Amino acid sequence: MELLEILECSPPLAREPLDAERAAALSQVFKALGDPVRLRIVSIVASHAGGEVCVCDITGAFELSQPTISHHLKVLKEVGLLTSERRASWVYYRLVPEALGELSALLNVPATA
Amino acid sequence: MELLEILECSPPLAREPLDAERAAALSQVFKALGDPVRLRIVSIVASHAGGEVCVCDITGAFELSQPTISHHLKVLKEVGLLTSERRASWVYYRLVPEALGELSALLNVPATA
DNA sequence: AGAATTTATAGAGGGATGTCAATATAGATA
DNA sequence: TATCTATATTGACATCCCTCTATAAATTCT
Repeated sequence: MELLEILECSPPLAREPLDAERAAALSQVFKALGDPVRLRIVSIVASHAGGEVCVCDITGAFELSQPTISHHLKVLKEVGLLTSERRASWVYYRLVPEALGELSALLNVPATA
Repeated sequence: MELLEILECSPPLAREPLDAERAAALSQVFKALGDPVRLRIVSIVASHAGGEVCVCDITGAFELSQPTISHHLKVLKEVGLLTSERRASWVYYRLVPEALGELSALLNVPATA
């Protein structure tokens, strides 16, 4: 089952206790965001005008080796936060806005009236 | 600086690229949520009527040793997602709703018009 | 085809992390 | 004070993870 599907059918954390199965799946997404480099990559991609960013631009934003960035991109792609597309020599990464949106909804806490 | 303060003064990920300093701080919170047991603990506490949960109730929800649960509670407390209060023999944990709320806001993506 | 460029994969090393058993601490009760 | 219960801390161990170098794969350009 795709992680995005699990996200879509998971009530907010504050609604009812998360079952073990969903927790196992959802924690993977948070774990992916639980690294400073990956969090910045997501932010770079998410905030970029046009919606897509070339790997070379991402690599240039860090003082890390190219394979390390490639590894982080793979992790983010595997949990469904990013997608990639190759065009000519370059690979472009895009945010999956629904994934981030569903995560946001998952964390949403009803206003303390 | 408290993590909650950093959360409060961080624009959404999709607004502008997150700087390295904030990313380092914020990734800690996501890392804390990046474990299935901790995610369930947060959900248990967040969804519990009355807003607080005794450690004994949390321990009873898992087939893990008491020290392991204690360790996870400590992690969640250190990143500012939970607080605790001792009353008599028992320790009660509460959600810090602002923390979860700010996290939710951080991930919020403007609707793709 | 050969060379150069861009990105991904493989493998290794060192540090972080989840778990447990054992023990300590705090509070209640006898 | 002694003892019992609830929770936290310590220390150990196995596993996971971030990073690197080396190399492969895909694409473009001579």
